[in-house]
Amino acid sequence: MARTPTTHDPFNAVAEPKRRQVLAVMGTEELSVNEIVERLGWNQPSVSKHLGVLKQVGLVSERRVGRQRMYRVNAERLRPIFDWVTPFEQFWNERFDRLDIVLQEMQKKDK
Amino acid sequence: MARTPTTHDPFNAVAEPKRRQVLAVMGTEELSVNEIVERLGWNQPSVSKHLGVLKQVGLVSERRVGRQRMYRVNAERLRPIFDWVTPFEQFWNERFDRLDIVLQEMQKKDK
DNA sequence: TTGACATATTCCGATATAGGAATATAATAG
DNA sequence: CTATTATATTCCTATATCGGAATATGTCAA
Repeated sequence: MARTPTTHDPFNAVAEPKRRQVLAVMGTEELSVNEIVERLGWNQPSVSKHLGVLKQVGLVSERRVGRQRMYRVNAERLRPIFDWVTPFEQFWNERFDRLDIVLQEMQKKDK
Repeated sequence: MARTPTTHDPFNAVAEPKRRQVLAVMGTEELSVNEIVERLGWNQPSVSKHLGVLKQVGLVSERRVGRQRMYRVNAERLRPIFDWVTPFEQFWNERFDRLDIVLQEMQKKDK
């Protein structure tokens, strides 16, 4: 068996750094392929291929307008990643919680 | 060129569902390989290999105790994922913000 | 030292990339 | 209908997988 395909889910699609770049450069706007190509400075087939993967996992939506294809980020598909990673936040915030307690104790002693 | 290696960064390491399972089953505890094997019900080499990838990207730390190797989740390495995905949260919360406004308007009209 | 236990590593095969280059498809203008 | 513009697809190759099976390494106990 091989690696989980990039088109299998958002986790795999977004593992590729260039695909994260594509989403970043798109922001909240609806853009044509050429606009994305210009912003990234990559060649057109490369952009189209990455958009194809993102579309397959639902991370972008596509709308045809004349000979253009307008793409837009569908951020909700990132929610599984957000939901999965968020609980871990407490682990690196824990020390700050403890630091808060320490600081509170120090204040009490100062009084 | 090929796909970004799984050991390249946390994004790629965690794209594999089984690796997320490993982290989930480890929780906050320090566990030996066999304890993880028992919790997951997988064969030992498979677990060791996944732990190897997680260790290479720093997502788990390893400590040798006799013939055992104790592993612990290093959640801070997930922070790049958290930091990357968090800004997108506003996109799926936006509608709720608007919904709040709509609901506020409805309440005003009710008065 | 020998066996038993804990864990890692190697070898295998099927599969899926990502990028570059070339080309195909589709739609519009003239 | 032809040229042009916008975008997608195909073909290619080098490279990593993942899982299973077998085996190697390392450590303790008697």
